[in-house]
Amino acid sequence: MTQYWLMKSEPEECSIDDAINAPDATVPWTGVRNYQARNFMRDGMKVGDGVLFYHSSCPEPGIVGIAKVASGTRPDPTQFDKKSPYFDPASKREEPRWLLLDVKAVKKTRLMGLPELRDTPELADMVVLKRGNRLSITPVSEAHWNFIKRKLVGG
DNA sequence: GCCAACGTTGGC
DNA sequence: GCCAACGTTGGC
Repeated sequence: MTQYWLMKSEPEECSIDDAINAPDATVPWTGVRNYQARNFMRDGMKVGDGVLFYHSSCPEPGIVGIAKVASGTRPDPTQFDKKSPYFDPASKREEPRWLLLDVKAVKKTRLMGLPELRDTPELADMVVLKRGNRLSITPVSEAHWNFIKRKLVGG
């Protein structure tokens, strides 16, 4: 069964344009350092699942594109890279703590910004809009997915 | 730069 | 297992 997700990315690190312009429009989703988000990748996300590509920590946070899950999980190499901001000295190669998967950008859309999301009654209970939410990966209901996709790409 | 909210760590 | 201290996220 296809499921749907919202994935936050800081555009300074990997924007929707970066993803679109990558080979095969596919990028490895590095840097997840939260167990709940990791577990979504490991246990919930399947190849072909729909992804809302979200820009965070930037002047105009919001949904900026449609993407999809393009691989299963594998160890995130940045956890072993001492020069990476994502280096985790506690993670062992024989027992990697952090995983990533590939995300393929399908379409860059207009910005559906956070204020617009908050102003849309149909989206009021989206996980990402919940007060205090900091998860970088959140599940999206099929109804929310369909609503947003219709708004952003029509049909 | 501020700060609310939340996760993680570590002493006990 | 509790919980205070600390660190991080992320919008503003």
